[in-house]
Amino acid sequence: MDTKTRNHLSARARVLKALAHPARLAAVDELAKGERCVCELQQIIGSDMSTVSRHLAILREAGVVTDDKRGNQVFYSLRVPCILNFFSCVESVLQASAEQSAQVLG
Amino acid sequence: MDTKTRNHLSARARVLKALAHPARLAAVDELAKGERCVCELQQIIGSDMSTVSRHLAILREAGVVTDDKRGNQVFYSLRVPCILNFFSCVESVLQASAEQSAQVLG
DNA sequence: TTTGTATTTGTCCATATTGCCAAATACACA
DNA sequence: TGTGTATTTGGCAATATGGACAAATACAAA
Repeated sequence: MDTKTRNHLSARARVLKALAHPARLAAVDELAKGERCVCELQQIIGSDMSTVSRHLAILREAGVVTDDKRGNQVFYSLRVPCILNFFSCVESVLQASAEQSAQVLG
Repeated sequence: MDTKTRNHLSARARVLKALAHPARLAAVDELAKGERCVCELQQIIGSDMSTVSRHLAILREAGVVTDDKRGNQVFYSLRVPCILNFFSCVESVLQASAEQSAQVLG
């Protein structure tokens, strides 16, 4: 594997890693409905405000969301719309797993 | 957020987490071309055989790949084909990031 | 059965992630 | 300027992850 390929895989992995957390997925789901401030996202996620802020920073650094400071609030929004249909395949994986489990059990 | 939603997010996160590693992405890329034994994947990934085996176990447990033991070899293959086009959005994230960096720099 | 090859598992260590509290910062408004 | 609200950052402890080596396991072939 050459260096270019390696770097590309690392870049892809970074994006996936940023998404690979329940709290961050919850944030993305909510942001799919539109721009939200940190306090709104905190209510949904339910963790400490500082924890939510850190999760959002991870999504921002990965390029998944952008932030916009207005007044004393910071509004986050999805930067890449396709992130949404993007999950349909993850669902397929889950569904295939469920079917297999059902087979094993049944 | 109710328990059902929470569980669903965790399940999605598990799949993404399984994919969120350069070595495992390399394996998925290679498996996109067809079934491969562990030793073939090891040559591409370049880590210790035991490390590769562990990565494959993670993908298997997440439902991304299946394994088939034939003779004294184990052949892995993609279980859910859509995993592939699935990455086009990750690419969009990367491209958007690159454009933004270019703007900042330029 | 013995030998060799392919793969997995046990163990250990280094590093990364997560989450909380407390403190710092940013900003609006009085 | 001082006060209150929103958000981020510093620091710490608990837990998870990643990778290597060695040992165990599975199987084929001699």
